[in-house]
Amino acid sequence: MTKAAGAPQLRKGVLGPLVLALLEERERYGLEIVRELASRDLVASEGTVYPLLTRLQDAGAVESEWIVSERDRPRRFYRLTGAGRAELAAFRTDWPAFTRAVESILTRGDSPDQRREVHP
Amino acid sequence: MTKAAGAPQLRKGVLGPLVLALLEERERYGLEIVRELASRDLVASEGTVYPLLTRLQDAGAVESEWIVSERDRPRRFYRLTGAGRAELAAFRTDWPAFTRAVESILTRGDSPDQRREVHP
DNA sequence: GCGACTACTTTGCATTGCAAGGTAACGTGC
DNA sequence: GCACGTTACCTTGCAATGCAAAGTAGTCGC
Repeated sequence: MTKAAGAPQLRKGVLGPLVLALLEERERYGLEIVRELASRDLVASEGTVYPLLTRLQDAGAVESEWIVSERDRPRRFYRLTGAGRAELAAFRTDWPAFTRAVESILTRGDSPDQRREVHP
Repeated sequence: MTKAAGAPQLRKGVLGPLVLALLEERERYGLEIVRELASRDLVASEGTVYPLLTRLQDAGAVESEWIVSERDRPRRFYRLTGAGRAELAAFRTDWPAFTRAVESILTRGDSPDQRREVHP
């Protein structure tokens, strides 16, 4: 299956909420988020995620804190705020309607022998 | 927060393929495509679609032709090319993997207390 | 010290979506 | 004819997003 080059800019506008979803689980630092997304072919570089985190913080959706431990090197950890949770909830609400709308258009003149869907 | 009503910028990067899918069915003209997308809350204005059609044509995914009939006023109709079909096929291939990846992240710490079943 | 690795940051660019405004052709009513 | 509304197309200018690339530090192993 086509990898990174495969999905053009599908990602656009989705990354923000995805980062929020990752932070819902627990606090994370920048590179950790990059790796998490990259492992799912959803993002390519740090140049995307770090500015995004800054924007999310400016928007009040996340807050951050430098954490210096003795085991690891200093890292800036991001945590979801109440506003961030609300935004994530809104996205979870909108997402199904969006994919349904896309698929309603996508599966029209769809190839004849592509019917692999479940039928009772 | 700032992301107000409807689907924020989920649309980004998806509109191109959707237009191709609409043209797969039959030839269409600009405003017709705008209305088709708007009826599904997928786009707001002509300022999005007309430049997009121009880009698709420059990319060789569609071709266009002025059609002047006696019933209607002159319209520029767009038609899918071979390259456009290929691009659409690639999108149909990538789309499920994309939504799966998104949902794998979205449904993790998902609904923490979302009992659909009322218990006494 | 030197290199490799981690982690964060910044710059600059291309693409995308959109509102707003503009042009032109056609039909209806006066 | 002429004004007006409608349809259809096009263009300009801007903001947001994604990303490569390059830069800054701190840490570890040698």
